[in-house]
Amino acid sequence: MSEVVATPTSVDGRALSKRGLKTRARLLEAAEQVFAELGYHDASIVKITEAAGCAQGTFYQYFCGKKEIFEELMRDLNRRVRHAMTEAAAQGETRAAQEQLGFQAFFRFTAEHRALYRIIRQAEFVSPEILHYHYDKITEGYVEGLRQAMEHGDVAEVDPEVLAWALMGIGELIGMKWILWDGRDELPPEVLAQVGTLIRRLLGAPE
Amino acid sequence: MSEVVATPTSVDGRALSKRGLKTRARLLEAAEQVFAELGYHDASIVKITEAAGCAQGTFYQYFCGKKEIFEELMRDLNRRVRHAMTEAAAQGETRAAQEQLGFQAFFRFTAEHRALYRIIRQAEFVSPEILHYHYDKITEGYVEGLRQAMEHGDVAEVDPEVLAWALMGIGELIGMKWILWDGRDELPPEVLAQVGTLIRRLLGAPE
Amino acid sequence: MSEVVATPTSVDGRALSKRGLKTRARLLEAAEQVFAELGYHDASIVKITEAAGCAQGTFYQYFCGKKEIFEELMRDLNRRVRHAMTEAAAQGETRAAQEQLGFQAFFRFTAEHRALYRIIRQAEFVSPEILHYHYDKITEGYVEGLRQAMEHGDVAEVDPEVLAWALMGIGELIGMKWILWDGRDELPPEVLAQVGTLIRRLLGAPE
Amino acid sequence: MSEVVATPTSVDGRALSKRGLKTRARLLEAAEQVFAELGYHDASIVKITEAAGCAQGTFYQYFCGKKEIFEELMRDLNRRVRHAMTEAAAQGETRAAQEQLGFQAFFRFTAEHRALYRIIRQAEFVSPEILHYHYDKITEGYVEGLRQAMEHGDVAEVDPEVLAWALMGIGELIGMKWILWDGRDELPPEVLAQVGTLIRRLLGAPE
DNA sequence: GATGAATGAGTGTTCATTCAT
DNA sequence: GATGAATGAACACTCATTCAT
Repeated sequence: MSEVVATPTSVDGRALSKRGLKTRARLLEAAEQVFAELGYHDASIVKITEAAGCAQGTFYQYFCGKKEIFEELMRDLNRRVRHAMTEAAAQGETRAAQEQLGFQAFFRFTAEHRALYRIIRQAEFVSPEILHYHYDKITEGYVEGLRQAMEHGDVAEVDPEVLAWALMGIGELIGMKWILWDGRDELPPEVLAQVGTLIRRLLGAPE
Repeated sequence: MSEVVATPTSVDGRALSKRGLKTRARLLEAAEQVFAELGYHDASIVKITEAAGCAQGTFYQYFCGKKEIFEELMRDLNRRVRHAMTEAAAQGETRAAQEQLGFQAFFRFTAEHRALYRIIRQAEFVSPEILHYHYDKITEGYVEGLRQAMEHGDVAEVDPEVLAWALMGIGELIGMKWILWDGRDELPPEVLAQVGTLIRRLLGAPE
Repeated sequence: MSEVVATPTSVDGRALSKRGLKTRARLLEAAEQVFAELGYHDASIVKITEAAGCAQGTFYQYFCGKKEIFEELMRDLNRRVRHAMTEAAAQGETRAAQEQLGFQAFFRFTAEHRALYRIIRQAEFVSPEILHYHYDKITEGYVEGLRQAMEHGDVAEVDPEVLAWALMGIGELIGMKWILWDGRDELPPEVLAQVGTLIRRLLGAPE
Repeated sequence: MSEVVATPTSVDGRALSKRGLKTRARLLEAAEQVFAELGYHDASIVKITEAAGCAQGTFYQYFCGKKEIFEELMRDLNRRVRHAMTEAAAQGETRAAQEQLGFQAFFRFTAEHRALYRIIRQAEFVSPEILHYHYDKITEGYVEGLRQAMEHGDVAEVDPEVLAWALMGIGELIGMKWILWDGRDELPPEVLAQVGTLIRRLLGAPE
């Protein structure tokens, strides 16, 4: 689960021992679970530390507070979802194929890390900065790829930023409905196929 | 602001006097403001009643609790946003034009009622039922229109439900970025034009 | 005990009902007891509310927090000790006699309101403002009286401010040793007599 | 700063190495600074150990707890202030002159070791024993000197104990106002002169 | 119909202290 | 001798809700 986590090695400038590193990681994992299950506000520090198997005080050795672990977790999940998407997209040949694979990876990640999904929608009032960071980071990756594809004629001309946000919106709501609400691990094949069609249309690629 | 609110005339079976009706409406309006500004969790009953100019106890004469006024407000806003969209769409001639006008109406409503936007994203852990209700109600309207348009050949074949959710996703994220985050009252014209292009592509209509 | 308390009639601008007024007074009295017994830091809100016979939440209806009730209490005690001192001093004929009576009143107040004594010594790090306020207010009263007495030749010339602080210092430590530490209700007569001698000497009055 | 510190050479029966001795001394010095700046309650062990440049655990190798280092520090400062006062007083010829010099030394010490001042006023609820110890030790020294002076006719008859406490009270409040509150290093000369006058009056010496 | 005082469970957070390394 | 991770009881404070008036 935490393969791609970039583990920091210090807190407040103090170096972290191996044991400390492990505890911190346990807290972060616990936070993911608890936030995903209960949302930001109902996730209390007690619940997180209980899930992590440590005392409340321990939490504050590694994080300044609830908001901080939330942001840390968001940054972590963001890094990982982008990693998963680029890895997957790299396998595609045409731009549309890449987009498709990226989407699939996104949906898979969504299924595995419901926290990302459920939490990001709460971030507005918790940490607007992290909310912006998340969406900006994801579109950023898109935009460059789309721009190049347009230059090569693989994607029909349109403002790449608007297109990127549109794609993300599609991914978000489709994922919400057919993965989260239905409690599935992946998109039903027929839905995936339809989404593929829509993406090809958006990119102006032949169906 | 509350033109389309369906005002109930009784609470717990008790009929409401004119004065009571007014108090209830004031509370609902206050709730919209306070929820929009602070989000669900930081909006306290005290703040709502203060904004409504009444005592805390009064609140419980009209609503069972915080969750209830939230749901009531959501239902209200949902009703109004759909009304605004269908009204606007009715002016269009082709399906794509209608879609466009519907979108514009949606964006306008978003700008005027930020509460809808900011709150809906919090609803996941407050009232999943109302969250589903909101999105389902909106897509419902879409789906039927899209199905008919496809039969008439105005819209290229694709599962109308998937298409409806995709459209909604686009609207949500584009609105979030260019209306809410930028604090504008409407989409910048060039963005609106680009969105138009994308919608036409999705519907398989000529650009 | 609370004869001289100036009871405010509003909190945060809201008027206080009779019941509220009573609760607030109960809290203030409880705070005096608890602060006196345990000191500022070991006096918790729970302990104060328990002593006052109300719930924790009730406390915050009347005071913004622990520091605020502390300051309120200090101001209250300050007002009362000054009142007691001037009342008593008014009975004296010569300035030295007045000083003597004022001191006696001070010692009596100390015995009855150990809180004043024990708390003021903690105020340094809790609320420097109130610490200054307390000592300044008391010396203020002294200074004017001393200045006039000097003009009339009742008190030997010396900077009245320095003299006032010196008198207060004497009162504070003598009270601490022979009232608080000994757990008495008044100064032992022989000590009182000696203090009288010292004060007469300080004022330059005949022994 | 720590010239006069009587350094114990063992803890819990264990002998202390040179390194250990140094660590202990560093902790004591750090405690003085931190207590002076923040007061007893806001001074945390972490802050003390950070200031001393060692780990939290190290603290407990030398002191049983927070209260113990506080008492140790108080005893230390008490020893040093008395030493400073007797040294200074020894230079005076008449009793009044000695008293004056003692006072000056006291004020100087106060300015240099604000900790003593600020802490002693907190000791009531931290360690009453040490509070008594401090004042008792200081008066003890006074009383004997005053008694002898009275026998020689240098000081007018009065209970020496009451006089001693009165002198201490004067020193405490005058020092608080004109040294601590004003942030000065010594008493303003005119105040010092006035205090001299008052002391001479108290002792019954010619002005 | 309206009030607002009272409630108490719950929150995030702190910190003196312990102990395995 | 020194470390610093872990602890957990305690704290000040918040807020949705109740109910007597």
